[in-house]
Amino acid sequence: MPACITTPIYYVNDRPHIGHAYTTTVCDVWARAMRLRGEDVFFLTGTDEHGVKVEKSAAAKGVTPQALADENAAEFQRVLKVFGLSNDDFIRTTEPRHEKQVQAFVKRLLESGSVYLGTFEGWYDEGQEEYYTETKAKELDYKSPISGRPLARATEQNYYFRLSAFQQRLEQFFASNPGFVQPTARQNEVLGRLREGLQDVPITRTNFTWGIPFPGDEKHVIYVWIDALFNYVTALGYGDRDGAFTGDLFARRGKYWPAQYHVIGKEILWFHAVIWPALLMALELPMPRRIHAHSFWIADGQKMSKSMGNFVDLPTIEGYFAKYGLDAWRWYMATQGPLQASDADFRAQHFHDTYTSELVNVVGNCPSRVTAMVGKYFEGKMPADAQQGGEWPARCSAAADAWAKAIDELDLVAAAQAPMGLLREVDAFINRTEPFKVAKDPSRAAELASILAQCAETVRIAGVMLEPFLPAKMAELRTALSGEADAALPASQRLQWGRLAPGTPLAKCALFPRV
RNA sequence: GGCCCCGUAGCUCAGCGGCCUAGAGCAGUCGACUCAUAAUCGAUAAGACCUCGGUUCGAAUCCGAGCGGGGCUACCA
Repeated sequence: MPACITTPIYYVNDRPHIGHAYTTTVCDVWARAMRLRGEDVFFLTGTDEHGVKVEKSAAAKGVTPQALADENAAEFQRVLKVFGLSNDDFIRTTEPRHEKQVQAFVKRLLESGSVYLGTFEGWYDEGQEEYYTETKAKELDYKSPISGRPLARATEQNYYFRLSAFQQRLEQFFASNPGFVQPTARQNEVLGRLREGLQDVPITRTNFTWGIPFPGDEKHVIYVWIDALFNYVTALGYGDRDGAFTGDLFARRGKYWPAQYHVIGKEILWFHAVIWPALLMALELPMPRRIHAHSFWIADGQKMSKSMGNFVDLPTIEGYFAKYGLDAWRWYMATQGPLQASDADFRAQHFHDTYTSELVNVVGNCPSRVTAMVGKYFEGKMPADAQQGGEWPARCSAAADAWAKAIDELDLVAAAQAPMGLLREVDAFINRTEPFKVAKDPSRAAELASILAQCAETVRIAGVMLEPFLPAKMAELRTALSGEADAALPASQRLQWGRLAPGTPLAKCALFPRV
């Protein structure tokens, strides 16, 4: 079955930082694992480019909003390349393909009665051209925080999405799809808020122009969040269906919806878990399968903030690349990150300890000692195993099952654990069977061959499972094991016992240098 | 104000439809070994399971209150 995974689209008013890197890396590991399994995967990311903030930043810089968006979108795309991320498309909300489809969706919502023209009333800051909520206005003592002038009571005509009409259907949907929102703590938040009742939400703005024009009433632009959410289906051509467009994109990509996973940060949960499903219901499109809302990285025990100076920004990240390598960064993101309900602490010492104890001492050292012995005792050629693997084929197959199951659940920690466990078992096996002693007794040559063949084959299989996490380093390992051609084969074949034929050249390798 | 989550070894966390004489990884200590990137393997030490009270034959696990941390959301117009 075709599978689709998405990151949120990143707001171009921001600079790439650890948050973007994390979400995208999580998706990348999953996408690579699924492709390795031979699944037909579509991995989508992109940029969110409209809205008043972009308009203002552009004005401040004296450029057009489009020019600013172009510049920053290019930066995000550059960063994806630097990170070696394997997304299949990069959608920008200012692209015609997106804008046209969003208009088609909104038109359909209007025609079906899910969108109506209503009046919005609130406290308006004329200098800032912004509305404040009642609470916020009161906090500000009804004065502009910038100019100090009193806020005005203003009204505005806006188009509203009839979110309140979907209360029951959403409740039913959540009831019949337990686990739709993950982790559970996040789902509870959504359910709690849902219980309080839903109000209709304005989906257009008239106080600025940098957005997609509302079809048929062009002094309104579509609110940036509504615009942005639709990227998940416009990238697949779903708006084409309304007839005015060619269905070419849809013909190629329509199969990828519904998305298996929308991976997001917890701050944008409400839009994804409630508003987005309601929009899809209104349009009679299928629901995504799962929303996974991860938590945040903090740094050295503190919330990251620019003023604290503990923000893990791009230059900081690139410093880690330089010192430990890209794969080590991916490993830390994927295995130590805040994928579940609690925040994760980013600490240089912890990064270093993880690198050493897991990558250097296990993933690097285990293949190193195995290939070294094959080099020393068998002239670098895979020995023949008269025992057909002994207990190892069963162990490997159990690990492969655990790995696949973990990938299905987006449990990256468990998915990494499976091959790591195998390597640790190989280490223990070597200490127990002492091939380096067996090698001293010529009459035990067959035994030695079996031990090392079993180790080498297990290392190869563990390496396959580690590829989604450590693509570059595992490619190195593959090369050392003369398995370059394997890269194209699906995991079902590559995880089978016995692909390393006797006589295959195995080169000594040292994958992760001690730092 | 309402709702929700968390508080377990030095660190990060698992266990939480009661029996745990409380576990894992990392860090520590001791030992083994030498094929390997001073790596690996084994053993070992370490905890009022936040506090108090309750239920129970029995509670880290259930209930109540409190303290501490976090989240969502509202409001005293």
